[in-house]
Amino acid sequence: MPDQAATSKPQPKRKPPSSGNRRNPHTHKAVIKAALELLKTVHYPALTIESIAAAAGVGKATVYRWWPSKGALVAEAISSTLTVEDPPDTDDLRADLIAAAEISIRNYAYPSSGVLITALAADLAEDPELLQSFVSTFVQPRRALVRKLLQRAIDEGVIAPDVDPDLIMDMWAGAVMYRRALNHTPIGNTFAEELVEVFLSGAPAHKLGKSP
Amino acid sequence: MPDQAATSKPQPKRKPPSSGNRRNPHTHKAVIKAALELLKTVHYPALTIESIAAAAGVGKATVYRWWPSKGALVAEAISSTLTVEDPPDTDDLRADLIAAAEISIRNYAYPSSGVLITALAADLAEDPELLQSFVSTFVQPRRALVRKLLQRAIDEGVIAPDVDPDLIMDMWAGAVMYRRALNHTPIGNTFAEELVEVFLSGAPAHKLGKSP
Amino acid sequence: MPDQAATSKPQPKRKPPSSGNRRNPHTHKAVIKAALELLKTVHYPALTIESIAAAAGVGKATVYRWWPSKGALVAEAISSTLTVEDPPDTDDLRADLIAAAEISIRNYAYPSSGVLITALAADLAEDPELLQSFVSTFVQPRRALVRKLLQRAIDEGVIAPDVDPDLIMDMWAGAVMYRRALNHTPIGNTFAEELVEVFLSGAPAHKLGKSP
Amino acid sequence: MPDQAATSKPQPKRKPPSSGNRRNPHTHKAVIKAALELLKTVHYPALTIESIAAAAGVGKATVYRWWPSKGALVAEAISSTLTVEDPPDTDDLRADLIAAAEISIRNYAYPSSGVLITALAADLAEDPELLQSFVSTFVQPRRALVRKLLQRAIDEGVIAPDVDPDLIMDMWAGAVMYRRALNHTPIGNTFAEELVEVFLSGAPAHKLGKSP
DNA sequence: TACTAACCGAGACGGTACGTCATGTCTTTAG
DNA sequence: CTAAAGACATGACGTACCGTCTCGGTTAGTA
Repeated sequence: MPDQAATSKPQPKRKPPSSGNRRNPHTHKAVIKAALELLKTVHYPALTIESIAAAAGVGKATVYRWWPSKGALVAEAISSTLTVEDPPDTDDLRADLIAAAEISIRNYAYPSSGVLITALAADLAEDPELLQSFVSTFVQPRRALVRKLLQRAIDEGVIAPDVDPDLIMDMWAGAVMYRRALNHTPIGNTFAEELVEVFLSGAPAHKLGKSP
Repeated sequence: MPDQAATSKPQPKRKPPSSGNRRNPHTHKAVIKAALELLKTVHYPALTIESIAAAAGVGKATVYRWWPSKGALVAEAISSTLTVEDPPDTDDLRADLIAAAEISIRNYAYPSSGVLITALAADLAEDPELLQSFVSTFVQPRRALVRKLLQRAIDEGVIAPDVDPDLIMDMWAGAVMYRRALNHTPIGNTFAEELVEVFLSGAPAHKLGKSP
Repeated sequence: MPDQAATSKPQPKRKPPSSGNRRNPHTHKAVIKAALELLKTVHYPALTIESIAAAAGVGKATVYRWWPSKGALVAEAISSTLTVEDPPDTDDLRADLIAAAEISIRNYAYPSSGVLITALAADLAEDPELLQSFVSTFVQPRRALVRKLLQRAIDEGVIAPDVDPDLIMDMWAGAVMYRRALNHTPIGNTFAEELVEVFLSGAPAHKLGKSP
Repeated sequence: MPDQAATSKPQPKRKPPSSGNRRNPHTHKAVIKAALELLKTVHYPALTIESIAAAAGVGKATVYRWWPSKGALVAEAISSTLTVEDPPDTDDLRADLIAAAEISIRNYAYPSSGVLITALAADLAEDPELLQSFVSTFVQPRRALVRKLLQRAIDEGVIAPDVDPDLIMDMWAGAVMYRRALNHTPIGNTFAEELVEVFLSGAPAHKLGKSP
C-alpha cells in the first residue's frame, strides 16, 4: 500500500484542489479507475504501468510519483474497491457464520479475473513491507470482524474450544483462493454453507438450531 | 559459431554424444535444473528465460523449442522435483491424517520461495490448457491418495459423512497457500496436526485413540 | 534518412508539438559517429545495429526510434560526412572537367571499405522511398553542379552536342563503382584524367589547349 | 565459387572415382535452381540458406557441404545461368559495338531484381578469393570478347588510340550498374546505342558509316 | 548377396542479432 | 510546483538464421 496514498488521504479535507500546484485528486482517481478497468480485460501479469497511464490520460511519471510499483498501485486499487462488510449478528449463529464465509468468498473471488489477489500477492512477495501494508489495510479489518463472530461460536460451544479462529479464517479464504487459482472448480451458491458445515459437523446438532 | 566447432573438435569426450536430431535429454535436464537452481535465488516473476538458458549453458531458442513459456517450464520443473508420496495406512487413523496433511504442506510450502506455486498459477491462469495440464500432473495424483484416506475416515465415522473430501483437501492446501502468500504466518511443526484437529474436534474421542 | 530531423527541426509553430521532450542532438550525433567509426572496421553487411548502439553508448530502442533500418542510418551517416564540393570554373575547361571527375571518384570511392555505397544501395533496393531520399540527398546535389559544367563543355563544342550529360555522369560514377565492387583494379591518380579524356578524344585538340 | 563444383563438373563422364556413393547431381541442380527461383521473389540480402535448402527439398547441411557461403552459392547460380555470348563480327563496326554493349546490359541488368550482382559483390567483398573467382568465371570471359572488338575499333581509328579498352568496358558496365542500383532510371532500348555513341561522337563520321 | 562408405533429409543444438516492448529515470514545456 | 509528454539506457521478449553436428535411411560400388 503506498505510503503516500495513506498519508495523503487523511489530509485532503483541509484544502480542495483549488491551489495550482498541489496534488490533483482527479488524477489520482483516474489512475486507480483506469487500473481497475484494465484488469477487467487483462490479467495482472500482463497489466503494464504504461497502459494504465495511457488509459488514465496521465503521464507515466505521474504514476511513478505516487506509487512505487504496479503492485502498490493495484493493491490500493483493490483496497479502495472493496468495502469492509460487517458480518451480521443475529440469533441464528449458523446463518451468521455462513454470511461471514460469504464475505470471505466475495473478497477472494473478486473480479472476473479471480486470481488477482493471488497474483498480486506473488508479486508483492519480494517487498514484504508493501505486502504487510496491503494485508493490514485489506485483510486484517475484515478478519477482525469475523474473528469476533467465530469467538462467539466458540464461546457458545458450537465450535470446539481448542480451535484457533485464525486457522478457520485461513482455511476459508485459502479454500476459495485455491479453487480460484488451481482447481477452477466453480464456487457455487452453497459453498459458504459447505465451508461452515465442515466445522460444525461434529458438534451437537441441537446447539445450532439445525433440524435433525 | 565456427570457433566452437574448431575448438571443440579436438575435445573428444567433452559432451555426451547428444543424440542426433532427436531431443537431447541432457539439455532438457540442464534447463530444468537451472530453472530450479535460479528459483532459489530469484522469485518467479523475476525469473527470465534468458537467465535460465544462460545458466543451463543452452541457447535461448532451445528453451523455446521445448517449452512454450516460462510458466510451462517451471510447471514441469516443479512437477519433476516433487515425488508423489503415499500417505501411510496404519491403525492410527489420526496419525495417518496428520501425515497426509504434512504432505500437503510440503507440496505447497515447497521451495524457499514458498509463493512459487501461487505465482505460477497466477501466470498460468491465462493458459487454461497448460494450467489444467499442470494440475493433472502435479495436483491430482497427490489428491487421489489423500482422498482415499479421507474416505476411510468418513467410512469409519471419524469425519461426518456429509463432508466432501475434496473440500477438506482444498482447505488444507488453501490454508497453506494462504499463509504463504498473504499471511506470512510461520507454518510450524504442529500445523498439520492443527489442520486435522479441526475436522475431528467434534468427533467422539475414543474413536481416535485420543487421550481425553 | 534524416527526414525526421530535417523536417521537424525547422518546424517552428506548425503543430502544437505537444509539450515535453525533444530529441537529444548529442545522442543523434553519437549514433552517426559510431556507425561511421564501425564502418572503418567492419563491412556493411556485418554492421549490426546492436553494435552501433553499444558503440554510441545508446539504447537500441533509441536507434530504432529515429531510424527505421540500418540502411537509413548509414545513408544519413554517409550523407552527413561528405560535403558537396563545387567543381571549379576556370578558363581551363579540361582541367575543370578533370576536377569534377575527381569529385565523383572521391564520392564513390569513399571510405576504406569502398563498396559501401554499393552495398547500401543493394540493401536499400527494397525500400524505394528511402533509396530515393538517399539519392536526392546525396547524389542529386552533386550531380547538379557537374551537369552545369558538362553543359558548358557541350556549349563550347568540347563535347558533342548530342551527348546526354547525365549519361556521362552515370558512366563516370559507374566506372568508379564498378572497379570498386568487382574489378578491384586500383584507381590511380590519373583515373579522373582518363575518364575525361575518353570524351574528348575525338574533339579538335586546339579547343582544349591540349598539346598535340 | 565452390571448388567442388568446379572439380566435380568434369567428373560425370568417365567413372565416378572410388567406392560407394558419390555426389548427387540432382541435388546440386535443385539447390541452384531453388536459389534462382527464390531470387525472383526475394532480394539478395533477404535470401537465406535455410529457405534455399527448404525450397530445394534438401538438408541444410547438404548446402553447406558444397558451398561455403550464400555468396558462393549465388555466384555459381548466376554464372550458371548466363551464357557467354559472342559479340558479332560484321562489316558494320558500329552495329557490332552496339551489340556488344547490349550484352553488357543484359549481363548487369540481369534478373528482375537487377541489383543482384551489386549486392553479391558487396557481400563477396570480404572474401577476395571468392570474389576473384566469381569475376574470373563470370566477368572475364565476357570482357575478353568485347576487348577484342574494341581493339578492332581502335585499330580502325574509330576510337582514339590512347583509350584503354578496359576503361570503356568499365564505363559501360558501370553505367548499367549505377542506373540499376542508384538511379533507377529506366534503361531503354536505345541505351546501348547511347553508350556507344558517346565514344564515337568525335570520330570522323565517314568511318562509321554514320550519316552526317 | 552382403558389406561399406558416402551422401542425403531432417532437424537439434549453442549462438547472435533482430525489432518490439516495458521498465524506471530524467528533461522539457505548459499552466 | 505539478503534471503532460515523451526521450532515454536498459534489458527481456520471442523469432529467425547462422553454421555445426548427429541421426537413420538410402544407394552405390566393391568384395
